[in-house]
Amino acid sequence: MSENNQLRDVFDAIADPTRRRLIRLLAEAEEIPLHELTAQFQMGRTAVSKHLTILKEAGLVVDRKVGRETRFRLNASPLREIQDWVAFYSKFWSMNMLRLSQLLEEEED
Amino acid sequence: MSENNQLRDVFDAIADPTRRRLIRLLAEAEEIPLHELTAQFQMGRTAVSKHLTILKEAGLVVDRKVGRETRFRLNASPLREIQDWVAFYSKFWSMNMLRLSQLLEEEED
DNA sequence: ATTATAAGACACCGTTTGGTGTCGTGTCAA
DNA sequence: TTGACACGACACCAAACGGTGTCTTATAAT
Repeated sequence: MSENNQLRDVFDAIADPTRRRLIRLLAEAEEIPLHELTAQFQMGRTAVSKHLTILKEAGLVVDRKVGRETRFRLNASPLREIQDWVAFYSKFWSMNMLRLSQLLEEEED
Repeated sequence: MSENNQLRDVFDAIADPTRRRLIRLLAEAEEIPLHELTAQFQMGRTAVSKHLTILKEAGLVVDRKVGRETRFRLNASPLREIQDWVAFYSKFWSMNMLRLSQLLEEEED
């Protein structure tokens, strides 16, 4: 089922702000060609292309050639790993909240 | 309230596997001194200490000197940012494409 | 008092990262 | 058919990263 062809750690892929912005842009449209994505950044086409390659290696992006342009599409599902990971720790801050409210209640007495 | 003294991007801090393992170790115990953490890894003390510094810069870890040892404690709350971020994209895999396009149309308003 | 332990501070080093510029090629338009 | 455009594939570079080793100091143990 879920292909584990990830050459690149998803945590690593989303670490860079530029790549997170790329993910966001691709979330807002179906399919965007490289030159159009590049227009959203100050850096050159080569740099953006490299970032997209990294996202592709993490399975977060799929590309497809149409005429002379390469169009990119988002595949969010690898982000599940992030969600699972962070979900485990969510109890640690909700627990703190619980303890805090308990402490506050105790001090009320 | 929540101090925004983060010198370091949380996404960056959790990108490294060693640092994620440190977070895990600290989640399983209240407080662990550096030398004890170091014993869990193959790398030297200096390297582990550097990773802990990065976690500290991201607000994910708090340290405290007790005698000659430095003990570390987890502060999971900055991970909320990760959870919020990934929660936005969860709709992209939890829905089929038809409903996704509906959602996107709704969000246009 | 002496010795062993814990850790900070620092210099150092190879590799990776994130950017650049350029060249060559396929594709669309005039 | 000529030119502009989109892109891949390099080569290149400075800075950051992830590790090392060494020196020093504070603390604990014998």
